[in-house]
Amino acid sequence: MRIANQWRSHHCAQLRAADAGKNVRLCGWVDRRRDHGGLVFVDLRDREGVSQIVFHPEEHPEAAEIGKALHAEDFVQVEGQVTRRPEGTENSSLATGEIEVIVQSVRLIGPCSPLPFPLDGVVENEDLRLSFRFLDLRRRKMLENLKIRHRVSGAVRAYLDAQGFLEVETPVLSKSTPEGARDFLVPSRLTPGSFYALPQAPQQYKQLLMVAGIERYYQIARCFRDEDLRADRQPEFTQIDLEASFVESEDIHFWVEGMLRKIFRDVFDVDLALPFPRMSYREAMDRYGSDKPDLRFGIELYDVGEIFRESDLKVFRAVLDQGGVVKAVNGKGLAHIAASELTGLEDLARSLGGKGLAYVRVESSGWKSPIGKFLTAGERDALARMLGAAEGDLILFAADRWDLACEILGRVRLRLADLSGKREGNAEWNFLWVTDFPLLAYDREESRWTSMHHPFTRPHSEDLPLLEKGHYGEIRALAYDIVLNGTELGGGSIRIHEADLQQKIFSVLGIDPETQEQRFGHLLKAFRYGAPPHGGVALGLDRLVMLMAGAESIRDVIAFPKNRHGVDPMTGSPSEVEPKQLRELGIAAGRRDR
RNA sequence: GGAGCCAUAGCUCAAUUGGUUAGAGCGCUGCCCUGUCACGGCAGAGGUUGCGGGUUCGAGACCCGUUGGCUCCGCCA
Repeated sequence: MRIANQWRSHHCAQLRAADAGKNVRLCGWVDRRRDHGGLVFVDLRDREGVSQIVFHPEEHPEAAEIGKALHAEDFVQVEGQVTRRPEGTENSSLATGEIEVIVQSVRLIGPCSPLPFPLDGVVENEDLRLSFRFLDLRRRKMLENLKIRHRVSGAVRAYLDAQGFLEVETPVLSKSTPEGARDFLVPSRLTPGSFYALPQAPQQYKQLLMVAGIERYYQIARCFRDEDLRADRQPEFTQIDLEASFVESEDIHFWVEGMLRKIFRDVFDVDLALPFPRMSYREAMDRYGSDKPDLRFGIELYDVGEIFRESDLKVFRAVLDQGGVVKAVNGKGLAHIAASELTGLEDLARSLGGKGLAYVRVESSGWKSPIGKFLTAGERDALARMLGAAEGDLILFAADRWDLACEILGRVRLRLADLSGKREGNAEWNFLWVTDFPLLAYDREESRWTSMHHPFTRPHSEDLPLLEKGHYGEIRALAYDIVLNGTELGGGSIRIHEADLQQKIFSVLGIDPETQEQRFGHLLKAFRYGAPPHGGVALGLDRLVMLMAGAESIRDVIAFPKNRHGVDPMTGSPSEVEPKQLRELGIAAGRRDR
């Protein structure tokens, strides 16, 4: 690596005892200054690390004068002689700890104003960090995160290249398809009144590349979705996107597993055990109440409906009689959690649309519960047996529609795991494939069927008759999600490659033939020109790097993210534009009423 | 759009049940200090307690409103 030039002869982590006696030139930021009145020590920092430089007032008074006045984060260039540190003053925790540079001359090239926040401590105010992102990124941890991200990208490219994938770029100025997330729109000046859309994903382009005979495509692709933000959601984010022809689900699993193994080997020197376990969507929901279960701990859900089939407990009986389910989960050793915690769990259940949350504290004196007096001895025994309940446990029940009961207890399960300390600090890398998702889900509010994954997902061949019969909710998709420690890293599917099947699915989704032609005509047309079977997957690069870096937000692994309101406090984007710009585009900007 | 929690110095946080002049650490300014590495010591500056109203003899604390922040729900094919 080329380092030496007119600015510096070495970087700040380079010098060792063997360099003693050399005259060197270093550039860097003042990481810390220790002023002893006479002697002044400065830790000089660059990207690579830190070197201690020393100002001696007697030998180099002019340099020492400047050294005394240095501040944190000043950018300086120093010239001096590498010297072994005096016996007993070496710093073993520093790579350059055996030596120091005796400064002969120093130039203050970039003085630094007083810092708006400390670079070596916790800062809660994230907008302040984002406003000074160029300072925030000087933090060691942030640099480390960007390095991890860089190495992950490198491993991805190396692996997929070796597997015969071609990196192909697809347009950022793309076409709006109202299905799915809200599009970001870009007005067209050359076609006034018309808009490009920024891609939510390169989905249709990569399928067209398969029709084009590329066979194996990948891209580290920027994607855009105009939805509300979260800790793990940004309006623009990055996917590792790939697609291949003449493949089955197993091929995609093989590549994703191989790619992740290479990533973890290259970045952490960790060997992941392959293949990753597989679990059907149905089983994941039944046992863990989530389509992205965290399997680093147990706390499984049980269907206790049979126990209450003839029960006097009306809240359970009514649900069962209407075809719902009663499910339960056992919080081992949590019988004595605070009442406020229990209330919090009930609030959680209600916020998800549930009616409430029944509970039993299993205590030495018996079962303490609002529903306790309705439980017969037989029901208690059966519950205790099924849930393995013992003194000190907390049993929680949800009685509702199957999907809602599962979801509620799935969320309760995570809270119970937190209360038991089973999630935080758990260093395991637990990967899981979730398979056999339903192809379609019924949207109760809009009274229509929607795609669980996306409309290009292929149904299981043996479930195709269900499509003809109109049993849409029972059709399984050739779709799969990859989950890491309870976070959905990505998902994919085998796609539809026949125009007629694709049209049929569109119709089920309520898109009439005319609209199909308008929005997806290019794809349907392509399918009539020798389309190969194909499938693929997309992984969220930001989320993967976030988990690998131990970060709490994908904002910590993106150099210049937006805040929760989609605003970049540093540049002030989004911003208003000149009237002239709008006139050229033929659009008028409305102002939100205050 | 909805719910809950929060708002005190540049940063991170204190401030008995409502009671005198709102404190500490870091940072900042000045002075002292020749082997530190989170150097140390002395002194100083820095606050309309987010904003507006109310209750009270008295409000950082209690009440109402408002603005902003955080978390969750909705949304994210």
